[in-house]
Amino acid sequence: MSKTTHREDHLKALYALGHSGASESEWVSTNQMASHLGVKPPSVTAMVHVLTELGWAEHRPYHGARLTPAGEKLALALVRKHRLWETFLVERLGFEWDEVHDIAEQLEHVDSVALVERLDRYLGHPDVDPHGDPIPKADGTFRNVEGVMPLSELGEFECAVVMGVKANDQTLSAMRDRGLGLGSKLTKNDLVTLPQAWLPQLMVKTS
Amino acid sequence: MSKTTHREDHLKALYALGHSGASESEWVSTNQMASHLGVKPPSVTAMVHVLTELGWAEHRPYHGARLTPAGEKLALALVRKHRLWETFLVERLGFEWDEVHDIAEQLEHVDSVALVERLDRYLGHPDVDPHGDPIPKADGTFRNVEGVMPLSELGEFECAVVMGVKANDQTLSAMRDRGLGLGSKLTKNDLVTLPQAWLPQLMVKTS
DNA sequence: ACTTTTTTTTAGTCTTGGCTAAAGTTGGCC
DNA sequence: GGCCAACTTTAGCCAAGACTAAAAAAAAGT
Repeated sequence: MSKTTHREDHLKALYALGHSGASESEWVSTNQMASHLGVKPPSVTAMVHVLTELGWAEHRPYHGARLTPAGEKLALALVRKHRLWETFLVERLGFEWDEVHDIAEQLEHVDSVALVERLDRYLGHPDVDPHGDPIPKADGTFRNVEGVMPLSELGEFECAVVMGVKANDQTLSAMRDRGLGLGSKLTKNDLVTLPQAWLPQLMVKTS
Repeated sequence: MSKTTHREDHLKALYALGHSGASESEWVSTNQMASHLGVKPPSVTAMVHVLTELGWAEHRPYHGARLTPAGEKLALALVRKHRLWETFLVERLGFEWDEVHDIAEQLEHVDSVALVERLDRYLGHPDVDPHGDPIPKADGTFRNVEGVMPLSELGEFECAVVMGVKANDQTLSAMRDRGLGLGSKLTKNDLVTLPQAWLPQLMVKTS
């Protein structure tokens, strides 16, 4: 991996872990980063120092790290590239949605603004990727996606449609084996028949 | 760049320089490699040793290096990826043919057999890229492209069509400014009006 | 044939990012 | 309040690939 790619991976981890629950960028611990990236904690500490030097992150020793506004902007650009490529792979090349993560992981590090913008246009400026996650616009803002929430928080409902899934490739694959995919319709009955662990992962919208 | 990317770049250089004139893989000097890759000679020597260890190249000290059959196979896979991506960038994303080299250079290092094969199918199994260079098939063979030769070797002719161009991005850009592109029609008159340096670079076919 | 020039290789250093082991902080528990 | 456990950082080392400077081999000139 290039110097740039390493930095980008750490930025993305900081973004992903810092936005899991809340809206604001939260402090992320060294251990979290390390296990997310598959490296040992000292390596993370070193890279966080580099990101701090570059003005992309701030670091409170023994407490954690978080993105600066500049770092967040870069992270959003990476998320944008990743999700656009995933969309391309599924919609145009016919991949299944559980096959594309690793490939998009590589494609997102290709450095060309023109490429991203042309790809976005080619795909018709999509708002969400094949997992239902929103695709940031070029300026880093998201288009609002109304009324989508985890199945586990839905409460009473008659019929819901799967808008997206927050799960790893293995789980995605298992879901597909059960006939579950983007656009699948669910009823109250599924709340008991589906694996309970999936309920918070399925992003749905009542219909 | 990753370890793999570095190795691939040297493989490609060995392929490109070793096949410039003749059919067989020729010995390539350390200096040639170094200037082609934008690196100093000692770095090339070191990498050639690595490629030799891997069984992808052979090295005669103070004489040069060349690909083994195994190395040639890998190099052809890279050429295939590069030219398929160039085709995608021009035909689908609407890039000009002189803008795509650097981007394809990055895309070609993405590692996924499935991706290449799906891209090939998506593009309709093209035989040549936007520069007119043949695209190797998955097994490393080329589809024959009949009757294409440099304009400088054409001799007597009435009308010729540009099938491809062997030039750097700057020259490609200059050609485009003169209205010259893939499919352009040429007459005897162009032999004197065009820059003489371009004649061996324009691959044409009489029509 | 011998010397000089060019090319190539070897030797040794730097940078980047990984690792392990040890030292330092923080925070919880008695 | 003090101690122990968990987490984080520092210190020191390794690998890969780049570089410069110096040595060795090949090529060229006289």
